Amino acid sequence: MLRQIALIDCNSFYVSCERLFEPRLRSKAVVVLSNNDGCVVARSKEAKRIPVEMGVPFFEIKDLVETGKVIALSSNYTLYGDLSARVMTTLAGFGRSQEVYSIDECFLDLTGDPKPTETMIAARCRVLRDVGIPTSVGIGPTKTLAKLASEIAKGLPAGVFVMPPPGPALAEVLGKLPVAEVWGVGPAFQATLRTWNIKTVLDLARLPPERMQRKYGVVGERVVRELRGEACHLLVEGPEPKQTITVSRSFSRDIAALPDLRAAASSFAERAAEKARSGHRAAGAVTAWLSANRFKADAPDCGGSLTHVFPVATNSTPELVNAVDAMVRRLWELGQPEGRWKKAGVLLLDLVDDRARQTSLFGEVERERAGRISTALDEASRRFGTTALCSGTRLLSKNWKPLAGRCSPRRTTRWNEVLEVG
DNA sequence: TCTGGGGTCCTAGGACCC
DNA sequence: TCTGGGGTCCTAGGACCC
Repeated sequence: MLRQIALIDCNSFYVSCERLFEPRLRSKAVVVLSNNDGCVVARSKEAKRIPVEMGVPFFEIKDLVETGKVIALSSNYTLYGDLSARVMTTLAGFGRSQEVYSIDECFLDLTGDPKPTETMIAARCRVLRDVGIPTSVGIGPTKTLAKLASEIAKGLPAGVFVMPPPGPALAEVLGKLPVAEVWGVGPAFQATLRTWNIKTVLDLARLPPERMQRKYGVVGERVVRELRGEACHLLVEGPEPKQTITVSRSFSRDIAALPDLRAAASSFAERAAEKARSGHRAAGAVTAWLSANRFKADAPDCGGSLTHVFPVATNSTPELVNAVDAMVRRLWELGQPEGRWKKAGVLLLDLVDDRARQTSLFGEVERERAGRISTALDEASRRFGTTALCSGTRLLSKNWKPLAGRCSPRRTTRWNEVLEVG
């Protein structure tokens, strides 16, 4: 049976959310800004037409805002998350299975549906009526083709586009699309394809998969195969357990004062602990990092990180906050006297299921790991008076001593040599 | 002056063991 | 002092996504 995958994409999602509560925003050029109102993260179609590009810093469009040509809004992620959940729930019943791919997109499996177009027109109408969010729907035999179809759908009155089955009709559609539209083809990929004189999606689909495999491995190969209608990416139902959890922010200005850094880092650690607990995850290690303003010519890529390994995986707020706080104080010292920080973050890694941990805590594996790690921690603190571990690989600004060696959280044997340098 | 945040997957090659 | 290869695990970093 021919696979039929639909990709439902909310149009200008953040802008559409804001428009629900502010009718004056309808038919206007509207953008939503990132944290600290730093740059543009969503644009209405009127704003795209001007054009306002995705990701441009706010100061570059300030004139447009001041002259009333564009309305700029701060973001409200709580609202967007709530509306997203309603959209996804509404759509779930229209396919035999659903993969929520991002805050504003999901895939539905329509295989076996005799009238997929009608089904999706009904789905869009329901989302618009019940939640108030406009959507576009693309349908195709693979995820990659469905995504391309949804781009075409944005320009159609019905808001639904079905990719033709492989053959001349499909070739005609793909021949009109630039290769940059393809899911998985980013800037680096595009640069190579240009040198191969690959311009349209059709050009790419006609490349021998083996050639892509040699240059880009399985990732590139899958892109080509999916364009030919061969499914390489299956639907993933239900949220997969997280591999890492990040909480990070840019500051509105550079921060040099330790109390400010500690306050920020503690709140990141608290939030990370909450995220971990809500997903039933526990961290085997936590990294804290600081970085300087990457746009300043005198301090490119300057920053550092420390990683702390827990004897037993944890998601307790005090444990995470304490570990992060100790590392931030140390990072601040390492950055003295000129350290000025624009961004900081906390990363939970080595995540495990915290319900399984409860039962395996007394199991052999966990006990062996706990014993091994605590021995190494004891040794480290005896010799160096600290248990914070250096893993910074970019402590390279002119006033900082580069850190030699690396630390891998699982490799207890190497910790000591890293600590000696740090 | 002002430039987001949160993820995933893949690979080369090092580390380690036998 | 000189000598080997296979298998597996692990990490950093690149590339991409929204």
